[in-house]
Amino acid sequence: MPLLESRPCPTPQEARAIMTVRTRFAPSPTGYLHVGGARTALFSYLHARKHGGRFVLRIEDTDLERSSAESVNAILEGMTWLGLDYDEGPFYQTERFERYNAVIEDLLARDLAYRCDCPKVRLEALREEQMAEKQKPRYDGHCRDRQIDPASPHVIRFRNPLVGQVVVDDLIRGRVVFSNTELDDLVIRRTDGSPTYNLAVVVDDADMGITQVIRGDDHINNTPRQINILRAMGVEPPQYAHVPMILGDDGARLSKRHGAVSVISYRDAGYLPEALLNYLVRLGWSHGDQEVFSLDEMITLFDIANVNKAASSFNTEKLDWLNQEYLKSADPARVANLLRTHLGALGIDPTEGPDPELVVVAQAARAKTLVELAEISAFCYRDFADYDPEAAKKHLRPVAREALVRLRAAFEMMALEDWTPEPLHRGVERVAEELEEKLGKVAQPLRVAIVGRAASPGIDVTLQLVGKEATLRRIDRALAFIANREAQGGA
RNA sequence: GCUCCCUUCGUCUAGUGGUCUAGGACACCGGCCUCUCACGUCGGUAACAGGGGUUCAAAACCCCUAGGGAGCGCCA
Repeated sequence: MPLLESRPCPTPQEARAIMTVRTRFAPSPTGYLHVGGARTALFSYLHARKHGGRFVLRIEDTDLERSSAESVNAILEGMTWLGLDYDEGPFYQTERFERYNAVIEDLLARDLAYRCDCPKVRLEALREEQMAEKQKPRYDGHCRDRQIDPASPHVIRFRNPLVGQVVVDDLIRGRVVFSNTELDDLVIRRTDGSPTYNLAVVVDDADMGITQVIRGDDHINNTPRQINILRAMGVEPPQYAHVPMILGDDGARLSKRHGAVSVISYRDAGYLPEALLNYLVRLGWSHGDQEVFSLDEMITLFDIANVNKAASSFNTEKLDWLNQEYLKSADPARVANLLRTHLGALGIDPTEGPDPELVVVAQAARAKTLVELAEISAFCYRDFADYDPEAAKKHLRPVAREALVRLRAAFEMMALEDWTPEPLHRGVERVAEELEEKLGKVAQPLRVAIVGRAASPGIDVTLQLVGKEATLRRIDRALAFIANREAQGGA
């Protein structure tokens, strides 16, 4: 494909295609999709969706050493889980080497690039020398006018302009100006013939008609180089938006030691994708005082120009809060399905107890994650191992015996079809009245007896979830515990 | 070292020269609700990095300082 071919005027259809917004997410498959990348992807996605444009996924795998198929899968899995569906791709750069080489050859033919065979030692010495003189290390253009035998090993460097400046009107940062004297002649093709990142990105962004390049701000310093290459290719540069990075809770760069960084680890930890998305969109962006956004709201309200310039710290507490909000408001049937998986992870068979949907309705407001939801709901499906020591000490005392005995008798007489909150509540209430005690004096020992802890949903719902059989069994166990304690001389 | 960038409560943020004795959210603390724990609800603590300008007026504009970050690869 020739680069500078004069074309006839675009048809209306083509013109529309040119005008339409096209964004991309271009991860390199050298690891998992982490939250920083996910947010960048989200911003790109939102920008495209908001403008009725197209969202392209491109895999930047030119580094054959570090790229892996597992990473590609992990990234795709993360994207799918978050629901960030792309319209085109994934495109793989390794499949486009021919195209990159065509561009490089063209640049070479027009003397906008040149061969360089500077040995590593020379480059290293140069670098040291420049550092010693307190200068920015950069290539000195030694091979600019040398004629290097194409047959001998060499790299190809881009002939960067020596004068002038490059102006980037960044959608987020505003105008940033770079002087060409700060830039050097970067390598665009390695000795092994493979193209480097800066070349591949530029060719792809141009070929794929990307209109807004939304990426991490660690790329801002690459932008002037890329614009220069684009201009050499005769292509009008796209708009750029450099989003700030995400830091860990402690303000340091996000890394493994901060715990979960991969998107998938959040899924496994029991977060809902919409909660993570909502959390991420509010990191560096806001719309007045609004905290909760549905995906549709994000699409209509998001504006890349409103993204903050400063880096922000990831705060798990706030994510937890949002996740709980979504756990409470999501369709219980859907949450129940997810809960089944997490119960399974605890070795629990969800069919051996109440319908998980009932559990979700009863417990959602008590859990921050699905993992926590499963943990605090395990008592519905299997007998707990031990009583919480504090709870047992406080509530499973001889004074509670009479209440438990009466409750047991009342429950035993109840028909299975009456084992629902209303009758159960009346039953507990009646025992309290008989003993002339407050409800708490009766409900708390009962709760500890059947849950093992002093915290659970309302006692009636708790009884319903535990079921008649297990309730009677656990009351017996509590009575035995009390008797044993008494025998030991405990009060 | 050089280049570029950033700086409002602990954290995420609102704020686009007067409506700011700086608003919201998370977290934290306290009250209420209540059979427990949550939820909910009401209230509270808490910030314009520092210094100079510009202006009648500055969190907002300019400069300097400090602190922080990114980049400076035949990595992306």
